Amino acid sequence: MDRRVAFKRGETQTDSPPLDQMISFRVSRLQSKLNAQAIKILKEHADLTPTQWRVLVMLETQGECTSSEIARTTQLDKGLLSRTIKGMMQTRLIKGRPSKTNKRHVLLRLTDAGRGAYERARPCMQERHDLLLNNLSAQERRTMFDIFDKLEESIGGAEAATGETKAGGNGR
Amino acid sequence: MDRRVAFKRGETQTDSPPLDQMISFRVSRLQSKLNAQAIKILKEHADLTPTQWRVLVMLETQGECTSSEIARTTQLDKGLLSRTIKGMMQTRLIKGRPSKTNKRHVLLRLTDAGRGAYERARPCMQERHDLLLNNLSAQERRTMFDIFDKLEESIGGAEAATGETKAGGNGR
DNA sequence: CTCGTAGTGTTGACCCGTCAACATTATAAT
DNA sequence: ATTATAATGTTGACGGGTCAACACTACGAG
Repeated sequence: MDRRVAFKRGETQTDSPPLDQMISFRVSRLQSKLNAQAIKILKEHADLTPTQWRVLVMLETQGECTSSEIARTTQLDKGLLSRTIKGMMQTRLIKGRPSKTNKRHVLLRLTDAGRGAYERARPCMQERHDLLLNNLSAQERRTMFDIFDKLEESIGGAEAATGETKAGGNGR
Repeated sequence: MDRRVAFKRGETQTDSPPLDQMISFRVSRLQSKLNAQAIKILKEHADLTPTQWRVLVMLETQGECTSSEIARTTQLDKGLLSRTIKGMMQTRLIKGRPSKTNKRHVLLRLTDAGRGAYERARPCMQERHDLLLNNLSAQERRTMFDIFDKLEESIGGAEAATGETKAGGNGR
C-alpha cells in the first residue's frame, strides 16, 4: 500500500490511482471514449467510420489530392488509407482519376454523395466538438493544442534517445 | 509537387489543416504515437504489453484486487482484462487465489517475477514520462490533467444528449 | 541508357480492443 | 424460499489499425 508512485512532479494532488497520473494512460482512455462517441455519431448520421470521415474532411477542405498526401498530412497508415479509399470508391463517396503526370498517383475527389455525407455529418461533429470546448476554460482551450503539439514533438524526438540502432529507418 | 499543402499560412491556428484542430483527431494521433513508444519500451525492457503494464501498476499500487476492480478503476474492457490476466498467470507474472467470501472473485497479486518485471520497466517508463513533462511549461503541466478530466466528463455527459435511439440497430 | 534509390499504392498477416452472449454467483424483492 | 435482477468473469466473433513485403513508377547519378 502506500507506495508512492513517483510519476508526478511535485504537485499536490489527491491520492488518485497512479495510472490516472500517467499521460499515456489518460490519453489512451480519452481516445477510447472520443472514438466510441465518434463512431456512434458518424454511423448514425452518415454511416461513416472515423477514418472515412477524416478522408472526407481532407478532400473537402483541400480539394483533390492523393492517398499519399493524405497519409503525410494526417499521418495515418497508408495501408489503412488504401483500404479505406477503396471502400469509399465502392460506395461512391469519392472518385479517383489517374494523374497525367504521374502514373502512380490517383487524384481523389468527393462525389456528390460524398459531399452529402460530409454535410450530414458535419453539424453533429461540430456540435460535439463545441460541446467539448464549452467545458473547458478559455485558458485550457488556448493551451490544449500546444500541449498536444509538444507531446507529439517529445515522442518524435525521443525516438533517437532510446538507443536506437537503426539502419533501416521507418518509412513514416 | 508545386502543390504543397494549401493551408500552411503560419499565422494563427485558424488556417492550419482542419483535422489538426479537431480534438478527437489530435487525441487519436497522439495516442498512436504514445502507444507505439510504450509498446517498444515495454517490450524491450520487460517483454510486457501496455495492458499488462497497467495491470502490474494496479497490483503494485493497490495491492491485491480483482479483475472487476481493475476494470472499474481503469475502465478497461473486462474481456480484454480476462485474457490479459490469463496470460499473465501463465507467464507467472501474477497469481490468483479464490476469495472466501465471494466465489466469483479471484484475488490477484504480483509474483516475484511480476514485481521484477515491474521494477525493470518502471525506470524507463518514468524517464519517458518525465521527458514528456519536461517539454511542457509549468502551466501546461498544471492544466493538462484538468483538460483530460473535463474532456472525459464531457463525453460521459453527452451520451444522453446525442438523441439516443437506444434499442435501435447499431449492430456491428 | 542503365542502374540504384526513393516514392506510391496494394495486399496479407497479425494483434488489440470492443461487443455480445453466456454460465455462474450474489443480492434484493416479495 | 422463490424469483428476478445485478455483478463477475470467460469466450467467440468482428473490425480497425499496424507492420512488412511487394510491384510498380519516378528520378537522379554515372
